[in-house]
Amino acid sequence: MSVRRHDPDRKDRIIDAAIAVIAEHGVAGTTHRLIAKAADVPLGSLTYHFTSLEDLRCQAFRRHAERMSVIYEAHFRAVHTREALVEAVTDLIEGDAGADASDWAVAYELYLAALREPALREVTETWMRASRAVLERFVDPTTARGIDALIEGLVMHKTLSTGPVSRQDIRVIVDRAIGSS
Amino acid sequence: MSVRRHDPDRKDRIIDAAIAVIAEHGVAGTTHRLIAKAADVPLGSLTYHFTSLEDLRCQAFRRHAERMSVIYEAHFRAVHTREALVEAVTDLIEGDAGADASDWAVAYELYLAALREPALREVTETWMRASRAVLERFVDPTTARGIDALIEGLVMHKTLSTGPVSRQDIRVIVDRAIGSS
DNA sequence: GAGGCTTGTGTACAGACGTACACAACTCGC
DNA sequence: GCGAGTTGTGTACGTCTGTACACAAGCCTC
Repeated sequence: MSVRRHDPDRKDRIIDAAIAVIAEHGVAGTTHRLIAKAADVPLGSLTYHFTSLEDLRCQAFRRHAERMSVIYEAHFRAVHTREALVEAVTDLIEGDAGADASDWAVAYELYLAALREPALREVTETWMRASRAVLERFVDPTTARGIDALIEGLVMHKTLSTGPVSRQDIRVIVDRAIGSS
Repeated sequence: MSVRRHDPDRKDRIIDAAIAVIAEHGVAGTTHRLIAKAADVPLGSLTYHFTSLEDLRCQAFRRHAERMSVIYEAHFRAVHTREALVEAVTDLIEGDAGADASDWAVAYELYLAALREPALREVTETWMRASRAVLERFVDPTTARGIDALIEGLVMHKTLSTGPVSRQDIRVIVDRAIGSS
């Protein structure tokens, strides 16, 4: 039968599988069994490594948020001029920055879940603070808040809309939001 | 036992109850039984009026989107100056326009659900077109798109953040997004 | 009142869910 | 090699899910 496998980073793989399942099925469709199948791991392995499904979800969201922070950070590292900033934000919204539609979908799942699960508030709080901190290297805090909100709103629109916004339009909107910094 | 009640607008009440349940528990926690309890109708009544839970959810989202459209429309009706527009958008974000946090939560549930259920795309599409149409009475289409995205992003941040944005900050951000129209 | 016909509901069912736990598989000191 | 201790898993349990459907309740025509 199925032998017991030596598998040191199994816990990590389960968390990654959970992120993938959330991306594909949403929090509503995320179950122990689906995650176990995605990670190619027996069902009992999930309750062994995590105290509950909520616990696993929380760890998955935390890891995802950390990865998004790293992407943000890396994406803006080489930016030094206002012009480059406009371009970088535009790239981010267009999905050319290491975060694709599926990554954003998980982020939105996190936001919505955080509305109801207080334990997740800390995750969203940290992530939002981090993303704003990156932008505050270029603009004042209020503007950073505005750009951050704009990015999320535009990505949402872009993902949902059948007639997506053109790159040129995004650039115009972003340019205006950044103001005369 | 429980008598059969004459109840002409029961179907409407069920849809409203479904909206309330989605607001409180999210799509993930929305079940026939919860909705039935909220609407104070027997369980069988739901499968009688709706072919499936997905059907009911869809109708609930459609009604909610229509109500949001009406709110948008009414909220901007008296706006005639640029200054009034800034104030109106700011009010909307602050929740002083007939749409509270719970209404926005349902809207976000809709967006996320629409990512996976193609039947809901039509609802989001119509709703987004309507909200942009209202804004396009004051600004050009590209700017309208930007303001619309900004509203949604800022509301999300405002709802999640423990340290919310001040009204003055929102006004500054909105003012800039509107540009020199 | 008797019979059809529409309207509505209590209940039952099969399946999926989260979770607990007895026990199998491995490790290691001796 | 062998027992004690640790690590991991198959399976079973109770609960909750969406949905179907037999049948009760009301209505309408004669």
